[in-house]
Amino acid sequence: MNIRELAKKAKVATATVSRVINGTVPVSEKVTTRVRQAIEELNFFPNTHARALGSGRSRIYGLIISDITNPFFPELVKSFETIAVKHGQEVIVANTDYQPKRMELCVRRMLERKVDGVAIMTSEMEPGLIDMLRKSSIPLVCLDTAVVGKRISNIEVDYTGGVEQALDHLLQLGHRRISFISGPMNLQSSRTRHHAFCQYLQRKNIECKSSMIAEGNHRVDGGRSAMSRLLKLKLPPTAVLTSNDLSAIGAMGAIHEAGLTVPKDISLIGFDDIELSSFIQPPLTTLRASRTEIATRAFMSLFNASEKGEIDGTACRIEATLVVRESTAKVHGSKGSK
Amino acid sequence: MNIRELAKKAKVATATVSRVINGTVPVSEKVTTRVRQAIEELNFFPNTHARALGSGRSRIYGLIISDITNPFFPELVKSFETIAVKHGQEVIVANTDYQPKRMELCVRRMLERKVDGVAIMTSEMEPGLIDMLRKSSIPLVCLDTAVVGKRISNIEVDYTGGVEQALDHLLQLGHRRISFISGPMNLQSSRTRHHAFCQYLQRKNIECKSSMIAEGNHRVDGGRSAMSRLLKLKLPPTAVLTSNDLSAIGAMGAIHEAGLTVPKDISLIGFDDIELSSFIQPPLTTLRASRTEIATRAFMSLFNASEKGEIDGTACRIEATLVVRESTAKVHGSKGSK
DNA sequence: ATGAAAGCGCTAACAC
DNA sequence: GTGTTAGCGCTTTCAT
Repeated sequence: MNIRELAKKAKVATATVSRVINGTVPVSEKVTTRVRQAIEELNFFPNTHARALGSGRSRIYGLIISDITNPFFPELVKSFETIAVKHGQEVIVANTDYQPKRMELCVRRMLERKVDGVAIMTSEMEPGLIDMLRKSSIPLVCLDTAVVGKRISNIEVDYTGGVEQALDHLLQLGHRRISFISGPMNLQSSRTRHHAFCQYLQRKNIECKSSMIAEGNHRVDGGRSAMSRLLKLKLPPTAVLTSNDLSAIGAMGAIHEAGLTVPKDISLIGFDDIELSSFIQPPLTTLRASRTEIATRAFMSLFNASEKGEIDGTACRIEATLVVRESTAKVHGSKGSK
Repeated sequence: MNIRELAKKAKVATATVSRVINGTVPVSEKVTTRVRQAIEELNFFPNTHARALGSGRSRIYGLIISDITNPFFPELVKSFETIAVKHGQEVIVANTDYQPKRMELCVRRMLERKVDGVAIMTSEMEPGLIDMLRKSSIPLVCLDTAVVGKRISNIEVDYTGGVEQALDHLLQLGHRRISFISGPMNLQSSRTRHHAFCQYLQRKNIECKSSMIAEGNHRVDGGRSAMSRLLKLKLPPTAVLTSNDLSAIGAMGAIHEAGLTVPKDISLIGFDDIELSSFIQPPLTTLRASRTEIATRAFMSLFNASEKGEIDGTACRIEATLVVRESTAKVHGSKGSK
């Protein structure tokens, strides 16, 4: 079944069928209905590969993420897909799995599929790979990592503002010995959050000892072992801020394991507000940056570039807001301290 | 950049380039290296749309799921994608979002992309839509829902065996008043689990009152409200089996809200073993069917059909195993009962 | 082993 | 408003 057979059946030229399907040029009502009817009867579906080849546009966007099993991503992917389909675009999702080999493969796949744009929603992408994409003049949008330019946009999550809210909250609760469990320090986004943490403490004249910082890996196990290390300190923290929720959940496990309680003994704040965070015991206080908004912004910047011919990339900032639940409380033992 | 320019650069015919890339026919070593070098230098990526058009095979599989934000799916998707990429195939993921409109759209997208096969990993697909796919002779594989036939395979999770293990465990712990929180009863897979539950209780000569069955929706809120209803019973259950983990987590919330404790007052068993289940307090006892295995089997049955020309579909069964954690314990108040 | 050329199913430019 | 036709970039006969 192809457009030629269909054209024959509807007694029109193939071009006319194409016009009816795409609505590019007005077609008389009589012909239109005849074509539509033929489409119905023959159960015709236009071949997107031929379409892509003929038009030079694939109507596919690539969405590169680290790992779909990281709970941060599913909602992002879903929102992106929903808005894409609404705009008649397809989405190819590619997981880098944090592996350089896979990243290269991801980029290659995008290039081969001749995607109309790529949203790089992982911070671990090699600059060299991004350059490959840019050389092909493919519109790009990055999360936190890009410098805006021709056909490249950036979405920036306001970590600094988020960290400030979190720390204000803890300071108000009387905490002064506050730890930070970071992500892998080779990631830009991890360093940003870490930096914001230290900066703000210093601004408040609170010492920010390096012993109070523990490196995690943005996963549960890393949060757990980072917290274990912090608990071994002579003067362990009374509150802990983590670089993401998964780390916080791991930290919570370590705290419980040590026979301590959240938030009675130690207050805990996460980052991301993954769905799970509201279900654990106690529900986690955390910072949220709307993933739906990130997805929408990412999509729109690609759409504007590939469909509306917008050349200049845009920068946009997504606010982070503190969601207070039950993992934070007033500092314990005010009596005990000197 | 296209194959013609490349051929000119390497001083060969386009067909030869194609041969080198695909390895379809032996090419002399001299020519091969010349072509490879040209590919390197020109940074050439074959256009998959042209490839699909020329060869009639898209090298894409469709993967239809209900909702990527349902924690059951990410691991399945990831495993499927990993094995697909390993075999040189691409994957298009489509969420039905439980909406008939979206399901139809999903199927249409698959048809338009001329996918080489579709894995339907949601039980809510309309038979009519499956027929559309079948009419196009596209290899199919379903989860629990299909009758095996030409180009259609089925993967069956052994719910019955799983439910038996779960109930044996509860019976051993002394429970006799056991409830079931089902999924939406319009789903085949929900009914299967429900049926297995009743059957097994009857076999053990334990009454299975309909008041002890509550319908959920496979999500947290449904589990919560189903449990609330069960708690209002004159004689509430001492143990509850749920149709999936999300329901169990909701149920756990309702139990805590009622001032009761899991597992002291009520034992709870889930189904799926989503990652989250091991992190909540208390860690959930649950039934696991390997999602990696499901994905691998699904992929292989499509691959065998589309690449090896296997016409007959296959049936396979995935075992469910009980993972005992801390949400189940001996029945309380053996003293209290008559 | 390699080249020449005819499609694959569509879009778009051009004619009328 | 509609038809004709030349590509789009590959794969795949068919020659040689």
